[in-house]
Amino acid sequence: MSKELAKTYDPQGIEERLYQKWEDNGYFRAKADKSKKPFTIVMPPPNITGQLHMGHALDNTMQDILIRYKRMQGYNALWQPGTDHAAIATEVKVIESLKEQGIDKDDLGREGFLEKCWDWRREYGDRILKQLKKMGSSADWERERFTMDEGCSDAVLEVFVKLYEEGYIYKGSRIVNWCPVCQTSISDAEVEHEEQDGYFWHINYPVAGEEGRFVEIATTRPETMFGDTAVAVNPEDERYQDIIGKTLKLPLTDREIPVIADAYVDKEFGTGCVKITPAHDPNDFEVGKRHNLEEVVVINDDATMNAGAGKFAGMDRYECRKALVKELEELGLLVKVEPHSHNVGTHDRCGTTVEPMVKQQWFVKMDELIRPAVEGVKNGEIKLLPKRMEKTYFNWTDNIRDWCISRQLWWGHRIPAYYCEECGEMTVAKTVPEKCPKCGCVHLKQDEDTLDTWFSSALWPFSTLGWPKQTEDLDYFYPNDVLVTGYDIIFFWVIRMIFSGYRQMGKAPFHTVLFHGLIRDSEGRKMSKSLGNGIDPLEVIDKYGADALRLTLITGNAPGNDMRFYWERVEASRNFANKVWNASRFIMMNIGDTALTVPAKEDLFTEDRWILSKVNRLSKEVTENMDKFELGIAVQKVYDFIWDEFCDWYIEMTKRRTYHREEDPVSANTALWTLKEVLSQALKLLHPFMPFITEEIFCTLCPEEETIMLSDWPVFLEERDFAAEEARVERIKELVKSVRNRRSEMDVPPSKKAFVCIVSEKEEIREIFESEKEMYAGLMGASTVSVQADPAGIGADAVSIVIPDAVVYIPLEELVDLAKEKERLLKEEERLLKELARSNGMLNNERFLSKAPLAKVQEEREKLAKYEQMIEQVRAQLRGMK
RNA sequence: GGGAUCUUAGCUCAGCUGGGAGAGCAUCUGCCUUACAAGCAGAGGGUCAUAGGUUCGAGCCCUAUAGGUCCCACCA
Repeated sequence: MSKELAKTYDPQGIEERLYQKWEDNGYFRAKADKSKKPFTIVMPPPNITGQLHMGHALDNTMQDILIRYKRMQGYNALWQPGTDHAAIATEVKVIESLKEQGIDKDDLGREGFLEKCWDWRREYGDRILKQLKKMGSSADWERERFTMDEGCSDAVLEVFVKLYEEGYIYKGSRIVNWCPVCQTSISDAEVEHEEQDGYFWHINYPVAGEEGRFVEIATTRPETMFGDTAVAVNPEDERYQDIIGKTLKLPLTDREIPVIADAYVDKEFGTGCVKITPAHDPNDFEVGKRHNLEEVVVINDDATMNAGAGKFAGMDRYECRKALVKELEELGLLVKVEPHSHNVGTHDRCGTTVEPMVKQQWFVKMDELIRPAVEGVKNGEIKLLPKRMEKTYFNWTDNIRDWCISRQLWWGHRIPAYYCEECGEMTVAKTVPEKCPKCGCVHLKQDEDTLDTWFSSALWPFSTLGWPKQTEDLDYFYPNDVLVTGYDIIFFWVIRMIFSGYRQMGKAPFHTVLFHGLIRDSEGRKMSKSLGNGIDPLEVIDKYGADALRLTLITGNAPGNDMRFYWERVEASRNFANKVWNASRFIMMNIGDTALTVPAKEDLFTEDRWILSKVNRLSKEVTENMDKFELGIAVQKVYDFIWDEFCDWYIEMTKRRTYHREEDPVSANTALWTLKEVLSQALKLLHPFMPFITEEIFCTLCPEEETIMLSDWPVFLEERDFAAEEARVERIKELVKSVRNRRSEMDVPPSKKAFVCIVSEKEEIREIFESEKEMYAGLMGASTVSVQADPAGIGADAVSIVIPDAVVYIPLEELVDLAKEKERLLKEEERLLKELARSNGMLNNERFLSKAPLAKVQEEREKLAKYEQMIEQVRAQLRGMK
C-alpha cells in the first residue's frame, strides 16, 4: 500500500470502504467461546418506524465505544442488535399511510391489517439499522432480532403464561387511561401530565324534598355529572354534617344520588363537596368501591357522550360540556365559573387528553415482582450511572402500581387467552386449546387485545440470546454487562428489564446501566418533529464524517447530562480529525521507504523517552476513565495528548533529526521509530471514539497489520516510564515558552533568529540546558545558545527573563527599551511578592502545618523556595540596571 | 405537592475522593515556518448565582435564597 495520503482528511468514501471491510471480514461477530471472557451489550431496539436521530446517534456511539474498547482488550465482545415492533407507534403510522391510499383499517379487518404492518416492517424495519452502520456501529448484525420474531414471541408467550399461572397476571375491571383517538388503554407511564388552563364550574345540586336548598359542588369536568352516583363531603366537615345521608336531585336527569362522607374529600378545597363519578375518575372509582356505588358509564370509547347523557347523547365530550354549562346557567343552577389551571393527562403518542374509563384489562401485579429489582440496585448488584438516577428509580419502585399490559391494538403480541363460546370459560395457554376444559366445546375465541410493546422489550436481554431455549449463547452471554440508554425510558424499560431478568433468569440482566442525556438544539430545546429543529445525524455525517459526529457527541459532556448541539462543535471535531490526519501524513512522508529498526535503549533521546513516557501514562489514564465510563474525559485526554504534546512539541522537536537524516541516521531512525510507535499507540487509544480515521491511518502506517480494530489495547509498561526525562522536558518547555512569549511581546519577527544566553548557578540546571540545546534552540527562534554560570560578557542592553533556577538573556539591542525593561521587572517582582505572601501565609499557619497532609506542606515549601530564588534573581536584575 | 438537577470566561460546557480556575468556539496581535490557515506562536477575558456555615484550606461539603430545566403526583 502506498504511504501517500491526501492533504486534508476526506471521510467520504473512506468510511464506507472500511465499514464494508470490517463487515466482510466478520470482525463484529461474537461466538460463544469459553476460553475468552464475554462482554455483552444489547442494543436498545429502535422502533421500526424510526429514522436515525441524535438520540440514537449518541446512544449507539457510546455503546460502540465500549464494545470496541473491550474487543481490543481481548474480550469476546457481543453487541446484540435488533428492532422493536413498537406496537402503537407503528399501528398509528400504518393507519396513516393506509388513509393516504384511502383505505380504512376496519375495512381490512385484523388479518388484512396485520399483513400491511408486516409489509411496513419489511420495508422500513431495518432502515434505521442501515443508518446505524453509517455511525460505524460494530454490532453483530448477523444476530439481528425483532421483538415479534418467532423466538421473541415464544419468550413473550412463555412469560405471560408463567406469570398468569403464578398469579402475577390478572384480568380485571379497573380505571384505565383511555386514549379516545388511538382507541386503546395505555399504561400510567405513557401518560404525560401537562398544566392546562381550565375552569372550575360551581353547580348547585338541589336537595331532594327540601325546596330551595342546594349543595354546591365544584368541578372541572361538568359533562361527567351524568355519571355521578354520589356527592361526597369530608366526615369532619361541620358545615355539611346535616346533609350526610340525604339525597340530591341530579340536574337534567331524573336520578337521585346520596350524599356520602369520605375522608378523601379536602375540606379546604373548592366547596368541600365533590361529585363522585366512579366510572370516569380514578379517585371516584376508589370512593365508589368503598361505598358500593354504581359505576355509570356516560362516555363512549371515542369520547362522545352515550345515552346516559340524555339529550346530549352523541355529542363530543367538550361540545357536551359547553352545551351543558349553558343549560345549567339557564336553569339557574350554575353558581359561578372560576378560572382554574390543573394537570391534565395526555397520551404521549398523540397528545390527546386521556379519558379515565372503567374497562376490563390485563394487569401485572407488581408489588412482589419489583422487590428483587429494588434489592438489586440497593445492594449494588446493579449500578446506575450517574448515581442520582437511583433516586429516580426508587421513586418509581416505591410508588409502583400494577402494570396495565393490554392494548386494544392489532399490531403486537396477542394475549394468549381463549374464551369458550359456549360457557365463557377462559383458558390461558401457549397454544390454542383444542376444546374448552370446562364444557368441552371446541369453539374458542382468542382475546382481542395485544400486549404493551414494553412487555416484549422487557425480555430483550435474554430473549435475543435464545430464551426460553437454554442455548449456549444464553449460558455464555447472559447476564449482559452494560446497558446504555437515555434516562427518559428508565420506567418504561430499564425497571421492567431488571425485574424480568430476576424473575425469569434468576439473575440481574446487567451489572451497569449507563444513562445519557438528551441532545437539544442550540437554544436548549428538545429536538422534535413538530418544532422542526431536529438535526439529522446523517446530514452531519455527510458533511463532516462519522468520526467528527461521534467525537462531538462524546466530548465535553458528563454522564447523564443533556447537551446542546452546535455545528461549531462538529467543526472543531472535524478539525481534530484533520490534525490527526496531517500529523500522520507528515510522519509517513518522513518514513517513506525507510526500513525502521527498533532503537537501542541508549539511542533514545530525552524527548523520545519523554513522549514514550507520556503516551504510556496516557494509556493508563484512558483505561481508568473508560472503566469508570467517563468516556468524555477519556477522549479529552487523547485529544490533548495528540494535539498539545505530540503535534505541538514532539513532532517539532524531531524535525531537526528527520530533516538531516544523512548526517545522523541513527538519530533519525530513533526519531522516526518513536514517531511511529507513539502515533500507533495514540491511534489505538483513539480508535473506539473515531474508528474510521484511526483504521485508515493505522493500516497505512503499518501495512503488515490487518486492522486496528482487533489490535491490542495499550497497557501501561513500567519500563516505559521515564520520570527524569519528563522533568527535563518540562524545564525545557518552560524555557521555550517564556522566550517565545518575550519575543512576541517585543514584536520580534519570527524570522529573526537571536542569540540566547542561559545563566544558572546550578550545575544540574546548566547540564540540562547545555546537553539539550539542539532539541530546543530552534523551537524558540535561537540562532545559538550559550549556557553559563555567570552573566559575564552579557551587555546591559540584553533583555532578561527570569525562570526558575535561571535567567535567560537575549541581546536585542535595537529593540530594547531600558525603561520598559525596568517596569516589566518591577511588575514581575510584584507578582512574585504576592506569591511569596500567599505561600508564607500558609506555611506560617500552625494549623496548616499540623493538619494538612505532609506532602501538601512539602509541596508548599518547595514552591516557597522557588519563588524566593526567582525574586532574588529579579532583584539582581534590577540592581544591575542602576 | 414531592423529588432531581443546573447556575463557572462573550457562547457551549468540563472540572470525577475539598489543596493555587480549564477546554472548544468567539475576540485581539504576529506568522502562508517544506504535516496541517480545518494551521502555528502569543495575548486578553472569570468576586465559580447570592448569603451564611463546616474546614488549616471550599467551584467542590452543609443550610437558606433567587432564577432555569426536568421527572413524578388521583386534590375534585
